[in-house]
Amino acid sequence: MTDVKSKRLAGGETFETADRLHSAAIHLLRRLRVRDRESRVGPAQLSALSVLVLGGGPRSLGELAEAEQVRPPTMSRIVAGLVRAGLVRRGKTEDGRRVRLVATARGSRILQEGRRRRVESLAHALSSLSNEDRERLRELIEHLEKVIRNL
Amino acid sequence: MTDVKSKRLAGGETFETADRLHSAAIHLLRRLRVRDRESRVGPAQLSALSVLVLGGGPRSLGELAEAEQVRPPTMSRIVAGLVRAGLVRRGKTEDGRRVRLVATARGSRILQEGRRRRVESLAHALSSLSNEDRERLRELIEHLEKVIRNL
DNA sequence: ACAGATTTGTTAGCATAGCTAACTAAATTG
DNA sequence: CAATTTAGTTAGCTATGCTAACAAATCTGT
Repeated sequence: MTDVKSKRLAGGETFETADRLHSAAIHLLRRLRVRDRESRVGPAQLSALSVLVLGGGPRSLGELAEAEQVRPPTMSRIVAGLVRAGLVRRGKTEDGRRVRLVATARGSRILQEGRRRRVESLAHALSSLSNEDRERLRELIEHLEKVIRNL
Repeated sequence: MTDVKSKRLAGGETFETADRLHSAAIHLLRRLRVRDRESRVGPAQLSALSVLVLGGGPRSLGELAEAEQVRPPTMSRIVAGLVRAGLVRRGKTEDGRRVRLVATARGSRILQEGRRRRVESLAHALSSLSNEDRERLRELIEHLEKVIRNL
């Protein structure tokens, strides 16, 4: 596996793997997106809310913007929508410039429900695999998570 | 693997697998999205263009809307943008109501370049895995494609 | 043949979500 | 305490999603 030919082959295969992975991710989310519309909360709001609910508690607007890979003005408006909808509360901090964003009880509930719906669709699709395939899939998702951290 | 306890366990694990898969897909695309901004073509336009370029040739607006899981008025405007940018051409068909949407040479080139950029980022991340892990990931993707067809 | 129904796509109008530029307010620094 | 830096908001642009209402072409039944 160290001679030139193997490396060239591996590179080409890696490119193809990357291409298929990218395409699979797009199609996966496109299908799951449908279930999200039931919650009446936009996708960016839902994703930001999930950081507050599942991502380990309250944070500032800037931290949230960074977590969501979005500019501060964009996050400012997303948060404004979440606050308007009663899903997030703005709290004070020692530093008067910062805000402390916290999910409300209703925000938590709505997020968990949406998450359940999405994941149920996917779990249903997964159930069509054999137990063996599902087991392998589970192992391999760990590899995927490693890859994503390297992106 | 057929007694009640195993089934319950498997269900819970499947839910968790689905959850992690969903989260992985979100984060994967969020990172790759950055590279797409270089092309100056919006994400919906890029995705629609990819159907025309990679998805086996020209189609009608309705077919494109269905492929992209979007309503016709939405696709109508996405196509208008692509035509304005010179990436897609509207052709006639026997049925006077339908349009035949074809990617232009420039549209094809722009799409392929963007695809190369995205996939290169991902391939680079994949290259940090061992050969064995990469091989297993390749297998995972086949399972994943099967799952997505079942969604 | 042709009146009505169906199919295909567009237009209008609304909300969300992305960006940059320019601003305000608070904290830090020299 | 004046100047700078940091955190967030506001304003204004584009793109993308939706539904409702429309126009044009085709199909259908008599």
